[in-house]
Amino acid sequence: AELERLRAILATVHCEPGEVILREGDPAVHLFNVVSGAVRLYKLLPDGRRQVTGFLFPGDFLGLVHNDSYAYSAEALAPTTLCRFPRRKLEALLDELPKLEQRLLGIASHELAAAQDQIMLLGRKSARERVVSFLLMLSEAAARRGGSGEVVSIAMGRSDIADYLGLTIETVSRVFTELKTQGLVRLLGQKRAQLLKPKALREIASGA
Amino acid sequence: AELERLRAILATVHCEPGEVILREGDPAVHLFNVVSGAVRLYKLLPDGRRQVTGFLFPGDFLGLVHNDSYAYSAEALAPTTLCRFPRRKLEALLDELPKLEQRLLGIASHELAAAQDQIMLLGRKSARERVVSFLLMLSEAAARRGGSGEVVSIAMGRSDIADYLGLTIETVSRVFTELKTQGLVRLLGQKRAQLLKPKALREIASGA
DNA sequence: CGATCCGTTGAGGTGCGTCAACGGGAGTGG
DNA sequence: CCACTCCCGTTGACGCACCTCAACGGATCG
Repeated sequence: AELERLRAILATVHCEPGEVILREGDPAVHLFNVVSGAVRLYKLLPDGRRQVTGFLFPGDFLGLVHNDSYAYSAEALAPTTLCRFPRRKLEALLDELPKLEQRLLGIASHELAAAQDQIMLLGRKSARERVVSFLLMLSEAAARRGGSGEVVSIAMGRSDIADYLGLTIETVSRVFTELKTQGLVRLLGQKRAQLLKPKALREIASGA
Repeated sequence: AELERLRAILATVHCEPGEVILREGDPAVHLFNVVSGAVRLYKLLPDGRRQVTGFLFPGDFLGLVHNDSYAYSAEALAPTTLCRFPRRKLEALLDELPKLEQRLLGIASHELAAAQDQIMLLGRKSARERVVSFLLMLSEAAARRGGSGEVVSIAMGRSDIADYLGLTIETVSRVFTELKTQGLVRLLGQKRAQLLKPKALREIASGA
């Protein structure tokens, strides 16, 4: 029954790599759900410095908002399909479907926890710890979607990774080769990596 | 009516400076609301590195949680009074009081936006930009609570500021004196500062 | 097969961290 | 009220992790 109500107000949208889905500061008229593909979220400073605040994969939500305008921009990383909900209509449904609101609160709490982990990473971890944390994050995201998590596919380019981790592309690259040299990961082309010593990697990521 | 229901399940708690209110990883049995005083939230790495994830002031909420265990620790910065709600009882109320759930969702969205600003700050801003952003944040928090925001009271010590901004206490101190030298702020003892050129400060903070 | 883009590698610079000494404010006891 | 003490903050000298700038290499696509 609830799904019916939702289906009635959604539209399906396709985006090509690099296409802008929404822009920081724009009035928040839609919410989205990622069906397939991958998305990067980011904020910009006036001089062009960029901080990627997160990556989205199928099943993730996009557009939870506080002041009626988006807090970040979003672009497709790969060919991507999204479900789009008009925010006003969805909010109207919230009063009738309390389950839905509970789900949204759960999503928001989960994102908040992820944001706090990212704050810890950016504020206190070394470049090496950051990159390893990133690889493990990808691995967990892949495992949640059904893989073993041992081989991770890296959908984003080095500059997305760098802007996500608060580093430069050169530093990210150097850490990758360092991890390879030390036998901790194997690089399978530029877009995939195999995690060879998960336990050691988890220790590095957690700062031990 | 709603307030009555809430009052029925709350308890009032006092904390002295430095006292632990809740600990990261502990089962989340309570939610809190800050009545008076100030609180720091933080996470620790195994080797002791600390990241302060935020500061709370009267009116702020504490304990929104995702996995049944707290995502961060919280300590009183000053003598503090809190309202404490048992989480199970509060959740039971949620089904009956949808307004309350909407408020929680609003709070979570707001915190999420703040967390993303902090991510931008930690990932891409210089030490100077971070400290100025911090002073403006305090100024806005003070203005929201009724002051002009020109003179800000700095309730926390240098090490809290450093761990919040991803810096060391020495760097924080150096930036303070640099801002003083440049006539941008006046330091009124160690716990208060006057913002002399708000417009210039806002430009610095935003990275222009 | 060529062009272009992205990633890698190298050399050198710098912003912030580290380590150490100093100073000053707040509380305490005389 | 003063002197002592302790703690926190400040200042200085130096080092290092990461950034910057530059050249190179390799993948992808037409």
